[in-house]
Amino acid sequence: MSLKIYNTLTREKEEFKPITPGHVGMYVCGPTVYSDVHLGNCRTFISFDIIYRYFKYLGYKVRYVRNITDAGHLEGDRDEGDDKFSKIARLQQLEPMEIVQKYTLGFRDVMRQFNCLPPSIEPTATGHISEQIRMAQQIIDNGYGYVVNGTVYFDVEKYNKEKPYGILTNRKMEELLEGTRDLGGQDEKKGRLDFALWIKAKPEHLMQWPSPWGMGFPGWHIECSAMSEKYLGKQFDIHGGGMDLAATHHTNEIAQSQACYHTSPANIWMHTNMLTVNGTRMSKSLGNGFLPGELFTGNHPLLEKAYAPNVVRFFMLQTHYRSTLDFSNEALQASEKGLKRLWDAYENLAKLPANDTAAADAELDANVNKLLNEFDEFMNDDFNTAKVLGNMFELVPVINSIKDGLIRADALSSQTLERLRQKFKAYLEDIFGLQSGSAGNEKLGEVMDMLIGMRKEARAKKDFATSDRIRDQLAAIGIQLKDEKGGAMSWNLE
RNA sequence: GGUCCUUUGGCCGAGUGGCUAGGCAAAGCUCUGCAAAAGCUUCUACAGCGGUUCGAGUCCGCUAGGGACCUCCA
Repeated sequence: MSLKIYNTLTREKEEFKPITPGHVGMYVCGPTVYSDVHLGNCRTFISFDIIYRYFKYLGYKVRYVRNITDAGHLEGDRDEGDDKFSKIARLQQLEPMEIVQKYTLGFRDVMRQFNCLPPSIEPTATGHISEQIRMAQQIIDNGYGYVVNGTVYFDVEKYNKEKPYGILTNRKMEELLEGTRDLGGQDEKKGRLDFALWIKAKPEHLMQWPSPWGMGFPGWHIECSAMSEKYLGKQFDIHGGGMDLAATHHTNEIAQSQACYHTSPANIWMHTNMLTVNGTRMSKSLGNGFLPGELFTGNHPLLEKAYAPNVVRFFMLQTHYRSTLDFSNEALQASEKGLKRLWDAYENLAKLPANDTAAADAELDANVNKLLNEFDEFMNDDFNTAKVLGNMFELVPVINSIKDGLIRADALSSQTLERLRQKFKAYLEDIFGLQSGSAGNEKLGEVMDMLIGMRKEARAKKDFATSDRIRDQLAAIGIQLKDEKGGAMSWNLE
C-alpha cells in the first residue's frame, strides 16, 4: 500500500518516492505579510499541515519549509513602482519592518489557533537577499537574464526555446502570449512574458539593498527559488501552494531553477484549491475575505454566529483539498454539529471498558477492522480526509451502542477495541489536528461532579423541580448535561 | 477571446463502469419523570440531450449554468 499524490506537473496521481528514503523535503509558499491572512489563505496552510502530519504519521522525517514573503511583492503587474510593504508603510507612517512584524506575528497567532504545527524552517525574503542576488547573477551568467537600467529580467522566450515554459499549467507559449496584455511600448522588457528577478529602486524607496546592478530589491519569484534551494537542495520532493500560484509564481520558479541549476526544483507540485464565498473565490483584491478573528468571534455581517477554529478545521477536512470549498453559515453549522457528535463518540470510546476476550460478534468485529484499515488507504489515495471522516462516522453508532449497552461489551475483541482507540487518536488528534473543545480545568470537573451528585440525589427523591433547575441553569451558562443509560450523567461545554 | 475545471438528494459534500459514502436538516419509533443525548428506521440523487457498453453519476460528444487562470492574490 503506497502513498499516491496528485502531481500538477503530470496531471495524474503518482506513487510517492522520496529522493532520500525515509525523508521528505517539502516547500510551501507562505503568506505575504503586508495584511492579515484571510480564511482562504488559511485553507492552504491547514491542508499542508495535515499533509505534513500524515507524513510524520507514516514515519518520515520531514523538513517542511514555509517562507514569509516580507519584501519585493509589487502592487501592479508591471515591474516598477513600490512594493506592497513600502506602500503600506508609507500610508501608515511606519517602518516597513514594523508592518512585516505585525502581520508575521498575526499570521503565527492564527496558525497556532488553527493548531497548525510550525514548519521546520520559516525563512524570510529579506533574510536571503544575498542568495537571491547570487541566483539572479547565475541566471544572467547562464544567458537567461538581462539587465536594463538596473533591473534584471528573465528572458522567457529564450528559455522557452529550450524548455517548455508553460509546462506546469500545460500552456503553450503562443497561448500565453495571446493572453498577455500589450503594455503599449513603454515597457523596457524584451518579451511580454519576461519577469523581474531584481528591481531597481528609486532613491526614496524604503526597502532597498545594494546589488551588482545598483540599489534595488528582489522580484517576487526569486525568493522561493533561492530559499528552497538553500534549505532543501536543487531538487526536493514536494513544492506546494495555492492553485492561484501555479500559473505565474510556480511557473517562474521552475524557469528560474532550470535556468540556474538545470534542474526542475520539485518532483511533485501540489496545489490546493480555493475557498469560495457564494461561488466566487475569496481573495484579497476582491475584498470578500473573512479574517479568522472575525470567524472566531462571529463579528462579521455574513456570519450568524462564532465558529471555533476546530470547527473550521473540521469543515475543511470534509472536502478534498483539490476541490473548491464554498463557505456558508449552513455548512459551518453542519460541521459544528457533526464534529460534536464525532468528538463525543471519541470521548466515549476512551471510557469503554477493556476486555480480554475474543470477539463475540465476529461479523461486527471484521467490519470495524475493515473500516479502520481503510483510514490509511484513503489517506494514501492523495490525502482523502473526507473519506476517512465518512468511515469514522460509520463507527460512531458502534461506539455509542457499546457504551449504552445496545451492543454487548465483548462484541469486539480486545485487539479490535484497542485498534479502534489508537486509530481514532492518531487520526483525530495527530493527523487531523483536532483538539478537545470542552477542555475544562480540574476545578470545573470537581464542581460538575458535585452538581451531578446533587442532581442524582434529587432525582432519586423524585424532586424533579430541583433536578431540572440544575440542568436548565447549567444549560443557560453553556454546559450540557446528558443523562445516560443506567442513571449515569456526563457533560460537555457547548 | 484563449486555456482549463466544474454541475451529485432540502443544504454541504465523497465517489476506482456493476452493491445505499458520510455529515446537517426533516419525519417516525425506542429509551427517558420530562427534555436533551444516544440507538433504530425512512428520505436512492447524480444539469439536459445523444453515444460507447451486457451495464455509466463514473467514459465520449453536443447544449446549458457556474467557476478558475491568462494581471497582485493561498
